Amino acid sequence: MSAPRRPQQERSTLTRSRILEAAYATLVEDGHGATTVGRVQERAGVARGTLLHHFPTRSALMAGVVEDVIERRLDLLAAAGTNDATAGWDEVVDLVWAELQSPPFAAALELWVAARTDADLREALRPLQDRIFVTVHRGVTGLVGADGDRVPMLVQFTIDLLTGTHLAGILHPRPGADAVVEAWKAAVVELAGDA
Amino acid sequence: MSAPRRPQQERSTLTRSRILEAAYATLVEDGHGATTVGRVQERAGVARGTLLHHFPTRSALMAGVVEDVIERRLDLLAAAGTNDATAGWDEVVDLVWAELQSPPFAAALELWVAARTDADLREALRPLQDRIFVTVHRGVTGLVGADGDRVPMLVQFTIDLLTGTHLAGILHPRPGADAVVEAWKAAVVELAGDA
DNA sequence: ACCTTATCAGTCCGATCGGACGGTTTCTCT
DNA sequence: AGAGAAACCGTCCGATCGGACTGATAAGGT
Repeated sequence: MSAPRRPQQERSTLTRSRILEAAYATLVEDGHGATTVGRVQERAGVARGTLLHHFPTRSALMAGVVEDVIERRLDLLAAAGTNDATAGWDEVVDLVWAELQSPPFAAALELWVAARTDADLREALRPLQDRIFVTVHRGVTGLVGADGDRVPMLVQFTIDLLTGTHLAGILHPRPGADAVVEAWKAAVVELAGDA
Repeated sequence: MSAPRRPQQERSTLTRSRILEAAYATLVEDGHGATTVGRVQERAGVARGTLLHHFPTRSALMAGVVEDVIERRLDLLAAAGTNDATAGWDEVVDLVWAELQSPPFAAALELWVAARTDADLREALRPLQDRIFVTVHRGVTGLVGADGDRVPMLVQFTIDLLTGTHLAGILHPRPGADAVVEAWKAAVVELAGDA
């Protein structure tokens, strides 16, 4: 009785976010294939019709998750980029490497690979890909300071290389992964120095 | 009547390879989730019982595909490594880049990501991961010539970086991908030169 | 020539998938 | 206060999933 007043819209967005949270968690824990409507509905604690009301189809649900995951990744990067202290390449490498270990990236990878053979998902993912690409580049470039024409390419190198390193270590966490990261820190400084 | 004589074992292995071929093709075209027993059986042109006789369960089928895919990738690399001509880094980068564009890698990526949340698949993939890792390193290192202590790490850089670049271009073939590859050719020579 | 054994074939079953639908509650607007 | 819209709920359905099962056929050993 104290607070029965809940604006309709507020309840709606709350339910919606609970569904997205459940879908995101299922995606990270069980993968794309196991992220069924039934499991998400059960995990979110809502009725089947409720989920279907917010997301008429499974594709719509996945599209919603896509935006959610993108925002989680952007938040993560933005939070890490707040320390404006003139950071060097070491910190940049560590930052990118840390982001790759996070659950949001695991979710993004699931969606990424699934999108290769899923037209709907691919269409939902496409516009957001560019968005995160630009944001990451701007953030990272801002951290390292644009001292040279080669910086954008070096940033690209760093992102791509660490992504590949991470991917190779998904199955069993390769012990040599950290050594690669450390070696790259030295290499990128070397490349940046010869500008 | 001309050749009704077919040794039992020969027919068996032929049927088995047809099933694997169908499973592989489905994996590349439709992805891991859509690679169902029914579709593979249909595509291979065998009866349901036949497939189930060779592979008692879906996991067993996937495990078989894993070995098949690994062999395809190894064959591809071995075939490319036959030109013993002392190749430089340019050729190495081109070789790795080409292998990443091939269907077998697409299949491997599907299995890779799926294995993250599939214990059976992960178990089947683990021993073969080391095998392909060693083979690729040995082959690539042999091509470039072991002139320096840093070569193994540079090979690792090349593989990881190109893998990441390729992954980023899965959705829409990024136009900048080739530029990254070309820039890396120059960068890796620069790194190798300062040994 | 017989019998064992392995390959191939087709049907059936329980579970679960995505999605459709009608009914009920709760907010909002006039 | 009353009408209308929107959020929510639960049940049902056709399709399809992985897998079990029983026969039919043909090869290989004796």
